[in-house]
Amino acid sequence: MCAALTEEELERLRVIISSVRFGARQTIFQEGDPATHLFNVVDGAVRLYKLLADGRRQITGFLFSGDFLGLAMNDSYAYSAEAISEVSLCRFPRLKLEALLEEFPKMEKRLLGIASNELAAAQDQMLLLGRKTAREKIASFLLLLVRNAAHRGRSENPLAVPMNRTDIADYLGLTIETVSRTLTGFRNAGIVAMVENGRVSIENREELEVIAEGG
Amino acid sequence: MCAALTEEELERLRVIISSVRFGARQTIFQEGDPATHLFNVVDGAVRLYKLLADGRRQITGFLFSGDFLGLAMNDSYAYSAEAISEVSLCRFPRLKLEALLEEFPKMEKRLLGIASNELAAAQDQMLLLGRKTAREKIASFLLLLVRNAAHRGRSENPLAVPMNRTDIADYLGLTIETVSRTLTGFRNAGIVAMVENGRVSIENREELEVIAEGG
DNA sequence: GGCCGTCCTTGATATAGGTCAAGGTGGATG
DNA sequence: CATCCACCTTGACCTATATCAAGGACGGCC
Repeated sequence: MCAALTEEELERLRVIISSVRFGARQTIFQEGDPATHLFNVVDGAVRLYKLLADGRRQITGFLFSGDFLGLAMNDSYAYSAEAISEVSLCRFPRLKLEALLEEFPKMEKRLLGIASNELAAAQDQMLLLGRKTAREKIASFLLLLVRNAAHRGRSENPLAVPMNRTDIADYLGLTIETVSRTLTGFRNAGIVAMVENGRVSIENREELEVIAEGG
Repeated sequence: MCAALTEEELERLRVIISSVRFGARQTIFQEGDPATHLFNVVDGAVRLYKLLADGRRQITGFLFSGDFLGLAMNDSYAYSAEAISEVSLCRFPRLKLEALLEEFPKMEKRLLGIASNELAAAQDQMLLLGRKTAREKIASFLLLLVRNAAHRGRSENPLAVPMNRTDIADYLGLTIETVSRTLTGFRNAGIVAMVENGRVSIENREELEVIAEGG
């Protein structure tokens, strides 16, 4: 039920956990809201994003089952979170969790490890956003999804791509037209094939790796 | 001596701390090196960066006195760290620190807070890199330095800008020419004035704030 | 089964910012 | 005090990607 937790953790946390669901496009929380809860994604996909005043959007990450949500907070959330598909989450009140952590240091170590991983991922993404070309960005993105699928034991090929072009564009700092053209380019070069609705077949992973690193 | 630590923390850590210095341009550690130490910046400025195979560089952050260095690690560092100016650091062996944390949970909470702040900063930077124009990036950068200076009680105006144009460009995902032209634009508009070698006078902070948010 | 709305693709054109090139500036050094 | 070097500025031009525009594909719904 609460994907990323061990039995022992579940045991301790059960008293404060509740389970919540959101339909596609529903907001889980918004940037600036008081940070009352932490979440763990049980099923579905979530996008995290920040907005500029005129509506420009940067997606800072996608979350899937097992991922943690709500670490980058002080008193208020640093970004907004929205369900991409139907999502179920388990939810811990932040204050109660903090109280539990007092007597349960293992969990704290765990959170620190998660934060450390997220920080490393954020730095990769900065490199991508600041210095990679559109081709390199798209190749890197596909490989990220592949590694993610492998990591959580889902099919790597064909690969599930649950987000739409607008989401991909806003994640990579591109426009939907550039995403579309670049994918068409990869298709024409035999690097990927569009299977159907949200599924991509990786035809030449080595080439993708080369492109992603600036080859 | 070890800037960001409380008396109590110092007390506990003293046994494992050592003090190290690096001259300008010296490498503190490189991406991929085994992550043996954590650091705390005592004095000077540090740049963190990642490289692509062909030499393109993304600076992921600048550190000043009081800042922590080495959180985004698993077994190896996720980025390289280099001294900008002469730098002194205090250094903890990672394994020994982890052992101490077992019996010193307050410190762990502290690290989690730091990681959480860094994560929030990383997300701001992603928004900047992915969606802001050159003008917005430079304005945001200057304001970041101003807030930083205020936070650590240094002069906000004139503002110290210890990094060169290449560093600024690689931090903002621009070229040095664009950085230079944009600053010239701000100078001509009376928004900033160049005082001298690494010092900028902020003449119109409100305007900078407007530009930074897309005005 | 036809209509509608959402999402995606493709083409033509525009432009922000990159690239290439040529000085300028100022502090360090012999 | 002249030279040098690292760093910065400015100009001319170029290009990757954005923008604007027009359809196409596909699933949901009546």
